[in-house]
Amino acid sequence: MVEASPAAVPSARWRRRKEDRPAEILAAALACFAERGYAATRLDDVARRAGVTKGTLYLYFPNKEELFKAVVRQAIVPNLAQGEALVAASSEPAAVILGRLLKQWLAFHGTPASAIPKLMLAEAGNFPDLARFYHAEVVERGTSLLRRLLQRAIERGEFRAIDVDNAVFCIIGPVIMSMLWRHSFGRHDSHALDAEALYRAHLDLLTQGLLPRGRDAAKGKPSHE
Amino acid sequence: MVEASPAAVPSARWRRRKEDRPAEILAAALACFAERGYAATRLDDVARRAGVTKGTLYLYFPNKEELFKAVVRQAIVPNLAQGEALVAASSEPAAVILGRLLKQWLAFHGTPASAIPKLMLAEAGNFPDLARFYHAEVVERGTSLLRRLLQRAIERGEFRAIDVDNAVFCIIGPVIMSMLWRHSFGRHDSHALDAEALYRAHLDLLTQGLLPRGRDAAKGKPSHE
Amino acid sequence: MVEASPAAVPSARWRRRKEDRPAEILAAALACFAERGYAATRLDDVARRAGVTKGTLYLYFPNKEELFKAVVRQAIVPNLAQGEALVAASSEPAAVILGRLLKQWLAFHGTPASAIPKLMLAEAGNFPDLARFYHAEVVERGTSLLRRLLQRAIERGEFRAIDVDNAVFCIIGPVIMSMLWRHSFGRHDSHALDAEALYRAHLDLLTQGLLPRGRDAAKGKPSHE
Amino acid sequence: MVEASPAAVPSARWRRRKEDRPAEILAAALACFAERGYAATRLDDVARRAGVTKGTLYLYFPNKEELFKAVVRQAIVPNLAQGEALVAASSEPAAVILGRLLKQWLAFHGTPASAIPKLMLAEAGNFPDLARFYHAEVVERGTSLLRRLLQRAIERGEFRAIDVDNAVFCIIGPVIMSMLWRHSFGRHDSHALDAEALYRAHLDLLTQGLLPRGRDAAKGKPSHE
DNA sequence: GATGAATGAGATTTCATTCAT
DNA sequence: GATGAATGAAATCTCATTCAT
Repeated sequence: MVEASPAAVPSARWRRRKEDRPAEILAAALACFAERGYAATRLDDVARRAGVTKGTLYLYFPNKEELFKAVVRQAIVPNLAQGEALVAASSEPAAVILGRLLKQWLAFHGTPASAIPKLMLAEAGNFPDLARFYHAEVVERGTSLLRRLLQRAIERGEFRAIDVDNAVFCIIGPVIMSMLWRHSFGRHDSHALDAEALYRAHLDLLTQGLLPRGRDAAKGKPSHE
Repeated sequence: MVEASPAAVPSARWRRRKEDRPAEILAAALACFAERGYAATRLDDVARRAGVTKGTLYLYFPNKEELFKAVVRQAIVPNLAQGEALVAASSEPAAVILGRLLKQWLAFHGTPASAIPKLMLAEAGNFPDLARFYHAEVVERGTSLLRRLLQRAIERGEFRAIDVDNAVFCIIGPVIMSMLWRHSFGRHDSHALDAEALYRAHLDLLTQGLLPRGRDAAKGKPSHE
Repeated sequence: MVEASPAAVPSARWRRRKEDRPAEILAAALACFAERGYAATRLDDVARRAGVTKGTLYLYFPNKEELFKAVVRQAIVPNLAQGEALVAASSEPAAVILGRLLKQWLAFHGTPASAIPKLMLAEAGNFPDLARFYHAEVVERGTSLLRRLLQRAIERGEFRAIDVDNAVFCIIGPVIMSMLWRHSFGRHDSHALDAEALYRAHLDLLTQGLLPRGRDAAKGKPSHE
Repeated sequence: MVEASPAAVPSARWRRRKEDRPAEILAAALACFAERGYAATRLDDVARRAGVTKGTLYLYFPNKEELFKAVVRQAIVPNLAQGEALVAASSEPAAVILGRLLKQWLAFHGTPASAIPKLMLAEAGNFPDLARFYHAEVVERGTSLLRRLLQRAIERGEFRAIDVDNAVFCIIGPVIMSMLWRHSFGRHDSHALDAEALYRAHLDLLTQGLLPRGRDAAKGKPSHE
């Protein structure tokens, strides 16, 4: 961790640039919050992980609560746009688009930000305004994205007429669950979950489940991966 | 220092109820933990809610951690046996049994214990042994229950041959999610979720999704509720 | 703890007689205080050891402090009279009487009351009035007893003219020390001290040390055990 | 809540003195423990005496127990080396060396560390490992020092053949006692003890007591002080 | 900008004491 | 007389936050 070379050229890679600090702190904080939860992580831990001291945190964030909010906000912003673009742009069959969405979510799995859902579920009650923000910016955007997709598919006759509002949660449910799992039971022992296989099974069930009655699932089945 | 009232008030605070206390405390603790999470709930709050003082808690539980564990353990035990009995005893079509299971889960929704999943997900990392217990007694039992059901249905030709292990999570996913929702976003504003409608949509999708290829969903559809 | 035999004859040995209670409690308290010190012993422990409940203690002693004082007072009273009688009554040589006193102290060693010196030394500062009592009733009586013995022996020419006031502490010092040792280091491992051998060596040194100059120690040496 | 004084007071409370703090805290703690005993001293008192707040104590010591252990350890380390050097280096008569040792102990009397024996006796039972440490580093070193001295003197014919192991305690006994006295009865009223006179009387008795039979004490008497 | 010693409010935990039964 | 559940004050310990350097 400590660069001990005597005449070390402060290579650009190792020079601490102040413009990186906030991001480094946010990354460290996210990791800590993900591991222990909001209340149980100490700012000392965050600081140590970020390679700074506790006092430094206060140069960039006014207090622990705001740091937490910043962590949540910053971790989610970029990820939804992709999905929205996908749905808006593509003229492919809905089942294919669904498969692509699941692939995006699978990619999200490996990133640190995948801990955000767990954090939000745990802390929504303690941070109402953050919960409102998250609901508006993530939940609402994410679900409406799916609603649009389903609606369009029903209108086009690709999917049968189902309860769109609730079907959305049936689609998201297993996805969220696999993320939560990863950051809870999945950490211990070897209870790990094979998210890819899960998503494949999920898509398989959904594809046939959403199909118009009388049509065979095989027809509309996307040849994904 | 001493209350010198001549006609001694038969103060209600001195009611002795050793048998009821543990249950009262557990209920209060569950409510508090559900609201704020483990770390953020103060034992003062639990005590006040249980109608006792802080010291009394320590007559029944050695410390906060053990109180939390007791809350989790006690909230779980009874609920799984029902489902197991249902699957073991019934010779009805699997889709019908699935419907019954969802109804059981729906009933569980309204109980305070429905907060346990949220608590466990949030605290699994901080209480590894509790996580192991929960995984063995709840997760493993619950999933194997569903695995058995699916396996049997496949063998009987009621369901098509799917990836049983992962399908289980596709079935549970939306159920867990609705419970988590209830104790997070569902509390604020009017983001409440209609669990019954969600379960109906879920069953609808599943029923057709699991159906053997070529058969029409309408045939096997249970006329539940 | 509960006598469950249906037609049990409450044998006199097991019948709790209220007149024994205070003594039983004092014995239990002494044992506890000796083990852990005043502040660190819980009344719960005392009660358990006495075979009663905490509440019962308060029927006999108004509070912890008074219990402690009672323990000290009661443990002491009887033991000094013997020594005083010995010195007053005996016309034997002083060295012989000194030997007899040491034998008495040796006997005291095995009794629970031998813990009192440790307790008093540790708590004198916290219980000034108890310290005054102890000083008057034990220290003062004990030292004056020895002072009289030495004074008389000097007058009779048995001992040389020494600083009587301080010599008394030289005599008591090793005795006290052996008692303290027993209740501190002597408890652990096998650091135990052979008090009898110590007293023999002490008497040996004293006997010659106190002898008038020019006389040989062997002459006055008592043939004690 | 916030000190709004316009011209900021360079408040003295914010003096940073990392190097001095541990010693200051140890000194304060020793004084408190000496006065009230381990259990009865509150960390608040220690902090106030050290001129810091409670929290600061925890920057330097992990908890009360470790603070206590540090107090004991640090207070004794330096003092024994002197005595060992004295015995090892000097070729003077043993009686003279004994006199010098007593003088060293007399000097120790006035230091705060003279309270340590009382603390150890009182708390040996509650801190077994500390007791072991103290026994090894102080008691054992101290007694073996005296054993060596006596043994040598006997071999040289300066002292008669006595029970060395126990004689050591006869020498130490009054010394320890005077220290204990100082921190117990010696504090109250005017029960103070003149340690110097006590040590003189002790040396007087010992010198003659240890003398070979038949020799006159006057010959070997050191002309100390 | 960065540090880290120091603070102090607040949390958990203990236990002498009370009092209805 | 005896009990033991309950209390509540006080202790230990933690940690977000401050601020002189």
